Amino acid sequence: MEKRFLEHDTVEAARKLLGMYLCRVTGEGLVSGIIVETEAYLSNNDPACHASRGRTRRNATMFGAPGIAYVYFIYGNYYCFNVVAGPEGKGEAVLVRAVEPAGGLELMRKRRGEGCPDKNLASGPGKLCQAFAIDRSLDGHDLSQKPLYLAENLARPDMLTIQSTPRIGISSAQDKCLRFIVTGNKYLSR
DNA sequence: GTTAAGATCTGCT
DNA sequence: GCAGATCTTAACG
Repeated sequence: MEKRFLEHDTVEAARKLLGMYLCRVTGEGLVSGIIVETEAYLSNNDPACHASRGRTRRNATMFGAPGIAYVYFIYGNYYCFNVVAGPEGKGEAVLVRAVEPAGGLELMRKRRGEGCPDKNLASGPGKLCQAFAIDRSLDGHDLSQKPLYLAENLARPDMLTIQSTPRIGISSAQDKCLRFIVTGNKYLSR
């Protein structure tokens, strides 16, 4: 993966991540999906961002190099997966909220529960991490390498229609349109 | 040491 | 459509 596009600007990174492949390799096999929903979290004037009140133990990873993973635990049950972006040391990241399942569907169903409809396999931050077996052992991992990596996708022109909306699940800064989605895709979280 | 709140999901009404 | 589960993190004493 060419990751220079990540360090220039976090909002631009959030838009460009749409349509890319996210791939995960474990002993059980390979799963992959196409990113269809992201949110940008900025350091300047963005109270919803974990890094807005300075560097802490939890968010230290956000201040690392662009292109690594920031994984954290929320609500006692679920993980959220972010891609660190912006200049190193600034504390910005892109939350990946949903992917369109592409490969390893059976393995995803096994992790999410038998009988889980395809559109619910990874349509939300917590579900995505379950389907991809992402946990805090991957916090700080370089996303250009196995066992978790991003890859270009040049074959999906329908992924180019991008829409921005207010972010979801936060209680502050709801006026900012920093959520980016592939318009009309069936696998969005909502 | 204690406490309140959170970038969510599932199940039940 | 809405409330509950569940525990880590960070702020405060």
